[in-house]
Amino acid sequence: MPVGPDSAMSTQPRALRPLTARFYRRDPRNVARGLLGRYLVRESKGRKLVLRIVETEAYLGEGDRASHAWRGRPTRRTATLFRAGGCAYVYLIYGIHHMLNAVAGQQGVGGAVLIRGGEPIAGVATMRRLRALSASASDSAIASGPGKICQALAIDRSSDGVDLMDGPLRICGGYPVPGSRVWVGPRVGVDYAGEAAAWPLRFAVLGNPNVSRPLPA
DNA sequence: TCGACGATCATCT
DNA sequence: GATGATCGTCGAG
Repeated sequence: MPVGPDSAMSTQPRALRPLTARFYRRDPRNVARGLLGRYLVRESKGRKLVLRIVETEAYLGEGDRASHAWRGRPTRRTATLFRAGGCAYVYLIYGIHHMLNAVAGQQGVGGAVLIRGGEPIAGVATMRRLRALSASASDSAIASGPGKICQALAIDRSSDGVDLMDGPLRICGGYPVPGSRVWVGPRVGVDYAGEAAAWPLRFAVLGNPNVSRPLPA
């Protein structure tokens, strides 16, 4: 078994190589910013589906009222959120939609990044079918929202806690987005969160049609 | 054990 | 712009 720089993994193109623990175990703000342009890869039933991440939100953990971890202690639902960065945190909202997060930061912190928007790269026909889209719907309707992403990639709570660095659901290098193309502003749907609602923790690729909601001026 | 509510979306008007 | 769908989770009692 080869090790080091010549290992089998490194023979893949960088864009298709999974991001490593070093990437995830940083401040969730840096992880959220750094995930833009990366490839979210889903392998299921022999299908390979790929989305390019174009919108994210950071959730900081304890003290961030919008975070499921704001109280600082894990519950049955949020246990995976307190693990070390690099695994998926998936939960159900409104009884209907699943949300996909990448756990970020060190173990016990409760940091995470919500994946909010994706640009279809591969497996488009399968994703359209999973989304039950009509033929007239544009490709930007496939994954322009966190609930849509999970539907398009067949992600549910059974993916909660899975390793994003190795396995059928992973995030790969892709092509990072330069700072001049990144929009930063307040998060969506967290008006209840007090002062945290205004924190600039939403990141998006400027001008990309796969963003979940228009970017405020 | 109960009640309130939500990191959304599609479908109306 | 407004509304209904739909249910797991969590804190209060």
